[in-house]
Amino acid sequence: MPELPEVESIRCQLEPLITGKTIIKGHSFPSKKFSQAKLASGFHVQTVKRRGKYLLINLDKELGGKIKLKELIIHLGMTGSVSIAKEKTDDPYVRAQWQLNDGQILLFRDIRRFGRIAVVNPNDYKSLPTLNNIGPEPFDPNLTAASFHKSLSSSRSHIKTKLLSQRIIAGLGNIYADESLWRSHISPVARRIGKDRSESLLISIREVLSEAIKNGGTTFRDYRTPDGLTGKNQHNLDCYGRAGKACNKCSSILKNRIVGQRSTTWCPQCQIS
DNA sequence: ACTGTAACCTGCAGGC
DNA sequence: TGCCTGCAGGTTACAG
Repeated sequence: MPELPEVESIRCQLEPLITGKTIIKGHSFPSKKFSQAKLASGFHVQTVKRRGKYLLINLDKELGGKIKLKELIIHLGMTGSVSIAKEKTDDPYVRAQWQLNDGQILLFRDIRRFGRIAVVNPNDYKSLPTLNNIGPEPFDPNLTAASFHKSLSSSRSHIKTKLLSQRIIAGLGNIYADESLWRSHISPVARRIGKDRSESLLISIREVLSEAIKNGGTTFRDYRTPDGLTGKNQHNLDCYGRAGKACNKCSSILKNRIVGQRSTTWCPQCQIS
């Protein structure tokens, strides 16, 4: 599914399309994962933000002279995408849709249904445990090499598992975790790493993510931005998806194994524990 | 509290 | 061509 760069690309495109619009009515596919879509009915879109891989849409509505605030949360799962349509669709994979006051429809499409919709009080994320316990944004200036190293040291699991957990740093998924570890010469099954290597990993994460954002995200299968276009970052990957091919640094053959239930590619020569 | 694992879904590519 | 198997970018509930 979309990781931070893909969600950020979507957020950028979506923001000017729906900011200031009113949601007349929300509908959803009959599943608990999407049924809260209708709770956004009658609200007005203030802003479109992102936290990790979550899209956060701030909503407000006037009720009896008072302003009521809500937050519409969209998580795209593995195969989710959002788009704007002019007319109703019979696409069977649309899991939620919101009729806007300008006649357009905001669609959430998700083939595998790993995505999720929630409407909550602002900043009340207890129904979404991962978001509720999410770590700092990768580009947060308060995230330093020292604080990153301290968070990494608090757990004994594989470093790749820690990166995917969202609790130490927000927004990394399987692609960018493998890319960042490759770039910083760290084995995905390392458990403890020193201060210098933590700093090098943080630098690599920031580089990998900024390049991916600049390239509009990585497209393998389903990922599309609201304008229907694909990203270009798949041409910029050194590690993910290259098992059996030569390492771009040392020419050894990249290997693949399962780490933390996820397919993991790494270079056994230059990535060390 | 922490860690690891199964489960949730559907489509697609590859092997026979 | 058709069937079967394994695989895919994530999160959550639950067991130990």
